[in-house]
Amino acid sequence: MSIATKYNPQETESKWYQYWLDNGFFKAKANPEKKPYTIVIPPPNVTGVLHMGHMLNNTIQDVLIRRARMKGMEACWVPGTDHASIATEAKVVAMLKEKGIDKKNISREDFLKHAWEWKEKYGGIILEQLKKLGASCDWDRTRFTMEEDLSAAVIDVFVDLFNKGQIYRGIRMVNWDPKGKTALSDDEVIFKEVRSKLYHIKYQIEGTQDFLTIATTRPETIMADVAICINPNDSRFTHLKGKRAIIPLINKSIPIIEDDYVDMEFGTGCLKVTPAHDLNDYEIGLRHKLEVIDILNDDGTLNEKAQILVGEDRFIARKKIAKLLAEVDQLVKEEDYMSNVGHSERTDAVIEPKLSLQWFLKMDQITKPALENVMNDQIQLHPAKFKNMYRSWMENVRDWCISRQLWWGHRIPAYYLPSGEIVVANSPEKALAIAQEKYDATLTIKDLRQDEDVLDTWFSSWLWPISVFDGFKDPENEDIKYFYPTNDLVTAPEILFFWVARMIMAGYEYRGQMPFKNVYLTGIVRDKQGRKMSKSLGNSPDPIDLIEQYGADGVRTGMLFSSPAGNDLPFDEKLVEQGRNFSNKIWNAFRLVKGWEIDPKLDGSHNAAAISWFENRLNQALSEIEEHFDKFRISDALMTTYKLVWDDFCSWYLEMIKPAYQQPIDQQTYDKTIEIFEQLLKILHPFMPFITEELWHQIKERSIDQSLIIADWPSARAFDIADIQGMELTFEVVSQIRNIRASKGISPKVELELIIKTTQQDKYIQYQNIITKLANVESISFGDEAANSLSFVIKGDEFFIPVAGEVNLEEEKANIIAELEYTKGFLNSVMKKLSNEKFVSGAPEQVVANEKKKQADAEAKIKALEESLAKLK
RNA sequence: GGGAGUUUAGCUCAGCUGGUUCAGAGCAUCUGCCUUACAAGCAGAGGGUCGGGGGUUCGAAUCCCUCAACUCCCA
Repeated sequence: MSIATKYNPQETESKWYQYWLDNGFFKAKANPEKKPYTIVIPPPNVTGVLHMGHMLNNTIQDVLIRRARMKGMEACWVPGTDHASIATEAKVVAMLKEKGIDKKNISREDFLKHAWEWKEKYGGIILEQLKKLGASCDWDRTRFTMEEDLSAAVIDVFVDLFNKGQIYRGIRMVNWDPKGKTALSDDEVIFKEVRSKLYHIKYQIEGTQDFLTIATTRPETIMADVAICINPNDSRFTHLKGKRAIIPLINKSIPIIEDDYVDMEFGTGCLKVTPAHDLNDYEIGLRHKLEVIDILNDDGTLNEKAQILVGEDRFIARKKIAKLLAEVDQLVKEEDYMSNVGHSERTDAVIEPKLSLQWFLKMDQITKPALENVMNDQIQLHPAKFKNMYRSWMENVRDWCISRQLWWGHRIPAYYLPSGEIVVANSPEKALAIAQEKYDATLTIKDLRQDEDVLDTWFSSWLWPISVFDGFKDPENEDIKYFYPTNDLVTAPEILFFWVARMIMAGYEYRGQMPFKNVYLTGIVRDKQGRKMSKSLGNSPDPIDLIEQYGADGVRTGMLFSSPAGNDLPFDEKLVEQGRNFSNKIWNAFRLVKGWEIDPKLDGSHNAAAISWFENRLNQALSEIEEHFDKFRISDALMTTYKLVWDDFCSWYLEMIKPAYQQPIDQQTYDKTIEIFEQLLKILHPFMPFITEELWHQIKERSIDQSLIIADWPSARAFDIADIQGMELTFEVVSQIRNIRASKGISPKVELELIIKTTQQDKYIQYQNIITKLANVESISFGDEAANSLSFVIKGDEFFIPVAGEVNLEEEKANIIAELEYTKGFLNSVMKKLSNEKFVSGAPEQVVANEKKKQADAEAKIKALEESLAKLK
């Protein structure tokens, strides 16, 4: 035989991927004859390389899309990438720095030139890597969020929402990254436990020689204080009410106010209020109409409003202030303190709460259909437990800060006039026209100054399901009408709000329709210690190495083995090893079948029971698989397939029909087996596309349009449950005999004799070929007993195996007695229920009937066991 | 501080509206096998008082209360 004993994935994978590409099997086009099935990829960052999260996510998408394709739908999986403002800008800045170029010293245009070069060079890496995984995306449709058409869509949407009054400019407290000099969204801030100090500082009470003491972690901001706040219920401080305090060092008088925000337990009970530098203080400031004094520059240094230490960095200033306070005897003490401090995800700088002028999108209206249609299951989240989280976020959402102080991204189409007026339009020319008409006819294009900021990356990716089909450029085009709304979205729960919810908003706002029907939320791939896999931790295997080592099919199945929707996947290389082993198992099953010689003269009727059983079993499994897929239980669908192939097909079916060594097989059984194999390859294909396509073509030569990737998905037919149960009884007999061999040390090569005592001989006669073959039994006969034999009982039937040597009577007796005791105990518990009046009258009929059946079975078994025991005496 | 979720064999998870053989699967473990498809394998076995406590019920892993641990979201 020429087929290798071990499956070698490398050889076949590139071959079949190229074949699929060459023949255009991944391509989709609007086809009214077929139902569309669409997935848009969650566009990976151009900065990234493939990581385990992508592997999981895209494997699931590919499984879904391949199955849909086989089901005869027009399967369209749109790939693409995301420009990722912050991450990419950080990469480009770092790259320039290495070349000795400082971003500050080059123009916006030059910077963007570098950024585009960088994107062209690295931006497509992930998509190329996905091909190794077998991803069947329609590559001709690859989009990028900053390409011309998609950018135009972003700008048009901004202009539209501005004109609708949904976008405004306002002062807000934002997360400011003084190192990156940009505002960050909340999700870009990482909180870390940091050891800091709580400084207790004395403020003189105006007009007295008394002092009050406040506790703060940020003494460098005292110059921005505008009030001291106490809790109105705090009896310790009633004497302070209505008085004023004096800020140390700068001797400024500020009011003492009351607000029950102040926690009486924390610190000293007196709170310094610094609206410009703390979110809670800002809100107190709003309530009490306090002034806002911002003493920090964008880079985190103190400005002239601080009056002292101007130009010093905030952290140096902190130490210096403490020293100055100590010198004037107004520093009471320094206390060690653990606090949760926000850090920039990208630059790791400590986040500065900062008031700044930003662009916002109002959330009160646009969220309404997005919330409603998830709550009423028009759009379904899988698993549904995420609905709660989704709702609480949507009900408490704040206006969306959409401006970012960066260059890489979609520049905000707002233009400032010398007079300070703002005009929003999708081009400078249009802006000028509006400005001339509205404000001053003499304005020229040079008088317009475009906003320096770009839009939040999510402000482009929220349009993704529409813009990839050019739904903004040409809202009535064939593709958008056919492929939208898309079917399934596969993504991580982390971005349920930032991305998924916003796509839903955009979907209803711009198409009046949901963007997708189902959202499948995957878990996070973690390492064995439960840590998220990340490049910086170095705890992630390289996916491409894994594919080379275990094969793409092995990796795909490995990823899916333990990843129920919404659950994190604790990754273990054992999983992909299991996947590889599965590939190998399939490969070897094929080697067996392909190696058989066929003798047309042979009669195959003895295999009829095996074939009919497997066909029933296959349809039973298939209906379970369909159900799992319908409920998005992908790993259960895989596990059912796995057991069908490995246990039922390889371990049972093939062993049943396998001819003796070097003996030929009959035509009929061979043909049926090939047919079954083909069915199995179809079911396996979405999970393991490469090996299945390979074997599909090894079974026989096939034309391009007979390829497995586009073969018909088998439909589950009705199955005969009695046939399946009959075979299960047979398996039980076989297992019992094997068990006896194992426990008595009888070699599988020794042929045994089997005597069955039963009132229903048919149950065994129809399967006797199978029993003799699988348990290596020489003959089966029916009778009452056999001398010097080992025995076992199934239901009420007794089985005897005569043995050559002396049977250890005591041991046999002990075994039977143990089983007898156990069964009696069981019967007892059943009888307890049945003799309970309330149970018999209260429980449903079927439940009672079941208990009665249990009783009958147990009684039959006890009887049989007692008889066996009697014979041993 | 507020809210949500999780807690079932060594590990990862099933177990729908309480009741089909005293709780299932995969992996791992143990025992015996290199039996010509496969040692990346075959055959067999062991392993859980369903987080603790209380309650409702004829009956609870499944419903209620309470406590504990872990995770996540929001502040």
